[in-house]
Amino acid sequence: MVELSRKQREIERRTAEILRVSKPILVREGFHALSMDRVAADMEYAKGTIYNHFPHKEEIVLALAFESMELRRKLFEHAVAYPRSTRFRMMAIGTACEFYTRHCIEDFVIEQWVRNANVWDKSTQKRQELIRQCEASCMAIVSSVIHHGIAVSELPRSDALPPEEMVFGLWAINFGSQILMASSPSLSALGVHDPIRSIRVHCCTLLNGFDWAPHMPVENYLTTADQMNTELFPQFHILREKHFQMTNVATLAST
Amino acid sequence: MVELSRKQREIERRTAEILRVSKPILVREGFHALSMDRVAADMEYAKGTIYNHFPHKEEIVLALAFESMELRRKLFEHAVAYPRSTRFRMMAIGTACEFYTRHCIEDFVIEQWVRNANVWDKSTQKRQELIRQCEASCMAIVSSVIHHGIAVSELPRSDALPPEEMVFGLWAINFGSQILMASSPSLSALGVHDPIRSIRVHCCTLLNGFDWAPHMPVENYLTTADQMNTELFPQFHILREKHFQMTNVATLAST
DNA sequence: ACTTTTTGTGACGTCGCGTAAAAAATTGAC
DNA sequence: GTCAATTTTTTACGCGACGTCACAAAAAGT
Repeated sequence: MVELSRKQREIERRTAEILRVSKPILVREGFHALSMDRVAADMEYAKGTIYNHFPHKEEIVLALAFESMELRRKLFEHAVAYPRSTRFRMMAIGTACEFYTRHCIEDFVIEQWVRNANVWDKSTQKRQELIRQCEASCMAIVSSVIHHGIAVSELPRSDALPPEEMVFGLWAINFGSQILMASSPSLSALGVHDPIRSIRVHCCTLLNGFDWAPHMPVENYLTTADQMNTELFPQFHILREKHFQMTNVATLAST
Repeated sequence: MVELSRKQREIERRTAEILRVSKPILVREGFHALSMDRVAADMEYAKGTIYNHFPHKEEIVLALAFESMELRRKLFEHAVAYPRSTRFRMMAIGTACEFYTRHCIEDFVIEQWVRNANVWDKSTQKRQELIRQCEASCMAIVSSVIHHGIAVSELPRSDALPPEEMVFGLWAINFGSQILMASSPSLSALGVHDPIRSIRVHCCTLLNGFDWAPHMPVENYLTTADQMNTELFPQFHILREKHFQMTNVATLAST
């Protein structure tokens, strides 16, 4: 049994190693550059061995995406623990999103692969299930804040919009903006010069539109968001160092 | 000269034919299924001939994407000509977006390929330029409505948010929602049951938040949007027939 | 009719995928 | 410690797609 477990650990160690090797290839050289032969060569194993861990490279990609989504979930958990009223906690989640795209940009890019139909359809059910659960967790975190807001009457229950659809709106605006920022080669050529600020303004407008107390003028919201940023993620300069990223954020989230 | 032009026309006819053949493959069987060999076989030409028209399949994909973006632009042009006040014209553009994703879903899917870094980076500068221009045109159409709204004092000029960044917000919310709808396997499992309605509600909330007159309660907005839909796109049932899609919409847009 | 130029063809080399048989290593029994 | 059974790893292969290039066919020009 001890033997089995040791072997098991050895296998998992190598699985992690495969992901460690694959991540920079995927991020820096793209999907096409990530080949099983390449990974095998980099790790100095035969290709067949890699296939013992992952049935195809799509599975590697989704495994990486899952890790990135888990990181996001941890950031959300960290944010939602912000000890202020519900509206501020919702803002804190927005701050976490900002942090994620700014300082975990590699993860943000990788995360998008789950939306690629080719990759998704090819992957195993088990992996799909894990990813769905993680997404559901993130959703649950955000909507719990809304439900709480309603419960304490800081946010009126709306007939027009159930709580989950409020999340959807905030999600869409953050997600949509960030995808546009990442993929539109020339946002500023289109006259959009400060998209991050825009996201904040739009989120504020939505939250005010939902009548979520305390009502905040945009200016107020923006400065509060800045404060919140440094308060929630004081070590962001450390987190920039790629090597420390996962461990530090994990620590951050668990405290 | 006449000869040259005839030859030229012949070449362009075949280029169009390549796109015509490629489109259903890309839409229904995915990027991987679209191969130069396959296209050549389907058209009963040699592969080399296809390579005379497109240097690689990525270029075919972006050519298709450009066509789809042009369709969107035409819809926007059609919408923006709606003869009512600026706020309603902005709503009309939202209606055009709804129409596009509902009834031109193939184009919507294809359009997303321009955001794929691998495809984008591989394509020719000329094609990239065309696509950028089309995107800029769409942007210009939308922001012209905003500028007009400001000019006639239906919309206050905001210090917090330049017109183009207002467009960005509306763009992000529509785009983000639609991508989430298209790619999230289980939105309703997450509690989001009527995302299209949600988009409308959020757009209404934003427009109200911008103080764009006339201020509209959500209920009002929703019914108005329904009316606008049938008014702007009365032939939508015809447009469903894929074959008539391009021509009819083109007609629609030019009248 | 004959040359020149343009256009089309398909075989070829390369690369990545995924597999399956052979080789090596590990385990467990004696 | 040896040897058979089992598991793991390697290696070699078939396949399909890419993009090219030398050659063939057709068109244009004279």
